[in-house]
Amino acid sequence: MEKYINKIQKGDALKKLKNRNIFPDESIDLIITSPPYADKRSDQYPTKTSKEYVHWFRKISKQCHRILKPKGSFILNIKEHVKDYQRQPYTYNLVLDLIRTGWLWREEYCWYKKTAFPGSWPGRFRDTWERVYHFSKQKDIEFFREPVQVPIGDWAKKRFNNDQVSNHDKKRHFSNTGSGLSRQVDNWQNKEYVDPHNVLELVSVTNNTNHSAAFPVELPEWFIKLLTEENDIVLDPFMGSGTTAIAALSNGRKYMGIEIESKYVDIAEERIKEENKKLDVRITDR
Amino acid sequence: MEKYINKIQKGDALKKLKNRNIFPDESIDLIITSPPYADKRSDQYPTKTSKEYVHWFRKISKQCHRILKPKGSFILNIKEHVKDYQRQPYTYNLVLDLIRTGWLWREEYCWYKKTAFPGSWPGRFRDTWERVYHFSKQKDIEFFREPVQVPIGDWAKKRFNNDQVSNHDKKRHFSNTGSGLSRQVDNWQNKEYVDPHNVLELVSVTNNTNHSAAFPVELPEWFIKLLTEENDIVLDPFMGSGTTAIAALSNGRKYMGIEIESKYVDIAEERIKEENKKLDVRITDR
DNA sequence: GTTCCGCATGAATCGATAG
DNA sequence: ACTATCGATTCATGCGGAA
Repeated sequence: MEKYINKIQKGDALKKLKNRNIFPDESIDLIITSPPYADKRSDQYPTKTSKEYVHWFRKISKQCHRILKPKGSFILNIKEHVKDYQRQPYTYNLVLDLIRTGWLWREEYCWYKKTAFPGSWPGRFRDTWERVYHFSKQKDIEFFREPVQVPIGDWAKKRFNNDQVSNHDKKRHFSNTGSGLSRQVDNWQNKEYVDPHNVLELVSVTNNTNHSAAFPVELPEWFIKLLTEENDIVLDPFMGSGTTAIAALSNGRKYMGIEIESKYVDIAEERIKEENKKLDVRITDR
Repeated sequence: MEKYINKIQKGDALKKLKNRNIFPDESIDLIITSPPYADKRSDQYPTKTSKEYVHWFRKISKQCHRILKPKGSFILNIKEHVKDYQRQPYTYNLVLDLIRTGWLWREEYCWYKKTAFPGSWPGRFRDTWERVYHFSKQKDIEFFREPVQVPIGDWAKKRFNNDQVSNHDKKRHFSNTGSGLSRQVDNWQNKEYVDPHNVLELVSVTNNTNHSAAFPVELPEWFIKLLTEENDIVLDPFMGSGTTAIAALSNGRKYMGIEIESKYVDIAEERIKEENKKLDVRITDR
């Protein structure tokens, strides 16, 4: 395995994933990928039709399950397209199939793509969000909330000005919905950072990678920080232009990648070279 | 039918929906509802388990299909819960079943609820979005984009951090997509209003409805503006505290509603009375 | 008016313990 | 082994009265 770390395998994802020399059982900490969508971009990528999609992906996901560490996570970014006025429900079938084959469906994040521009379609508006699924093999997983925490809102400074907390806020208050949920506001008086939530608004920088399905580096970065530690191994079986690798490297993680199109392998390796240069500079500076 | 318009039927949703005196075929312009979620609020509502849910709802949705006008729409707000670390996929089964029984799945809006109740759970963050599905009977539907359009200024401010992204970058972004949108950039700068997108950020939180699951009036309002004209009939078969009725009335539409709990019927009728008072005042003022 | 400040409120889950 | 109950966890927003 060692000699495949921090390298891109050029070839078919399923074939490579099945190779136990490259990917031994329970060897990967995090798998994060945005697979080629069904019926989309067939000019640039070998894709499957909606019907074939679930069946094809099951084989991929079974290998992912095999090579993932017990406490590891599988992050899947996907969005179904609209055809003939209808959303194609293969993403739903896909998720149900993943559950059926043993994955735990932990969460569906909404990736809110704020930089998407308006457009006009009959009977529908611009699609500005994508699904990012979080699956795992077992209940107990690696999960590090601190690195993804965000500054507490401005409301807190007003409310806790001069360290004065009203008596009201010191009391425990219960919701009247009968849920039992309660809150005690002074609990988070001295907090600077708080947990995020499951709608991801990333300040997306335009990617000039020429890869049509590239997500911004902030997306894999967020999950890498949340779900791995330094030197952990992050795999993207549909590497494309290498965004996942960039995110892993710049955060001190190792990457493994598979990509079938030479064009994208070349782009990815160029980007990785650039990233390593930057990292070298940073190390030399210290 | 006439005598049931602008009234709430107290009783079981399915029984009332089956009544052809109340609901003749193809008589409703828009159905918008948030049914009781599975396994939730069982102290306040008779609920279904995840397993029963799809089967139970199919009967409801078949009647909805019968009574909806051909160009009408069906808006469904729902979100599955998490149990034992796993999202319960009954919502997915529900959507697939609706498709199987003849509905066209047109869109899934993301309702981004910034004021969701706080909490901390192992391996997950707080859930701040819900699904809002748009179904229809046929491809050609009533769809009025103008009433929900937003000022371009707001849009640009919201979607872009103008300090960080130059006009040049915006244009480059368009060119990269290769979708022919770049020509329209300059047009947008001059246009006053643009289409919204499929992530709904609503401002209001307040609802003194004493209903544990009320959505803000802005939610039904948005879809009523988008999918109906004045004097059209809007139905909510799970009316709760009457938010859909308020939204219909204040926009010059008619409502029909069903609610099984007397407690909520009373609250809804009180709110509707208040709303009608307000509307009277407004008419007198003219 | 306008700003400021207090405060209500919103579809939750999990582990532990008890029955 | 199964179910029921209980305690613990924690933000952000708009409204309305006060200054």
